[in-house]
Amino acid sequence: MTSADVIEQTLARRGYRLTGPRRALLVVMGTLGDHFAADDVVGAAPGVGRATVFRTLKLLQDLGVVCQVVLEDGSTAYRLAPDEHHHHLLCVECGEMRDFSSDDLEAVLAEVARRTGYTIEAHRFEVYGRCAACQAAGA
Amino acid sequence: MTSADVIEQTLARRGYRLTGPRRALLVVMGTLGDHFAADDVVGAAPGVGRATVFRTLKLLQDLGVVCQVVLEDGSTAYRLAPDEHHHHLLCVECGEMRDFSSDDLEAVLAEVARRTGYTIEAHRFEVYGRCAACQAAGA
DNA sequence: TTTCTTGCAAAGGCTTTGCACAGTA
DNA sequence: TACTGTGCAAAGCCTTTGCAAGAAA
Repeated sequence: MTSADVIEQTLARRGYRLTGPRRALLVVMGTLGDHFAADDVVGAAPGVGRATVFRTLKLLQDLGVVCQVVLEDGSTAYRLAPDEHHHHLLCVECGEMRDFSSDDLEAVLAEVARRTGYTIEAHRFEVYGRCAACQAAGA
Repeated sequence: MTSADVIEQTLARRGYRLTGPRRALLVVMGTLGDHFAADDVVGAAPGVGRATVFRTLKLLQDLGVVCQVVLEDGSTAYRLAPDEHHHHLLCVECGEMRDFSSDDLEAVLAEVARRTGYTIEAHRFEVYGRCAACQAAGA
């Protein structure tokens, strides 16, 4: 079962309809690499309207199957989300993106909550660097 | 000496001119609370052109006296930056923003670097929650 | 005087909305 | 059939750019 299939089930379970454009976008997103801009999706799905792409991205975000990534320059990209909570590590040279999760980070959040009296509801953590391959190539 | 004075010295030291609009914007930013949108600055500085506000914000960002904050809805705000490296904790209810820094977070980054082989160059960490006062008010 | 800045207005990029038609359940 | 979803085009929002005039050093 492909990731697109899983997502279609999620849509159905939540009462959303399985339409042609939605299926097409799911397939396209699977081919676009680890992260993509809204416009990449528009370009890769010629039969689907721009508005539908944005509406679908938003819907998938709400469903948690797509996550938003803020790039180093502040622009927005999207990514098919793994199930677990995670963060993004992005190579500023080649653009590779990988996920990571960190128990230590959870500890940081707990500590922040303790010190400030806040209840933490959400956070955003993006890390930018240079991957091993790019370091080797650049050296 | 006010914070605006300090910033003016920074500008001068770096070879930037101390102009009327820049002084005006510095004063205005000091009155806008802990964070503000570009448009808030435009509105609060009637004599200064929109373009100048954006140019000045960018300049101040490059100088490190203003930092950019990504709000929970993805929009951008600005904030007068303290000297040290820090992160933002934002109350989603009343909008209060406070800074925090964390040695533990540095440890998290080091661990990520070790596990992935990346050299970390930058990161973005924003935390959203509910402050103690809003919890009390809501309960 | 020379060079950096500014304001205005217009262009730009990206995202959302309105509306009539089409497709799903 | 009833209602959700779609495409198209236009509007919106925020930010940047071009350029001639103005101010700082």
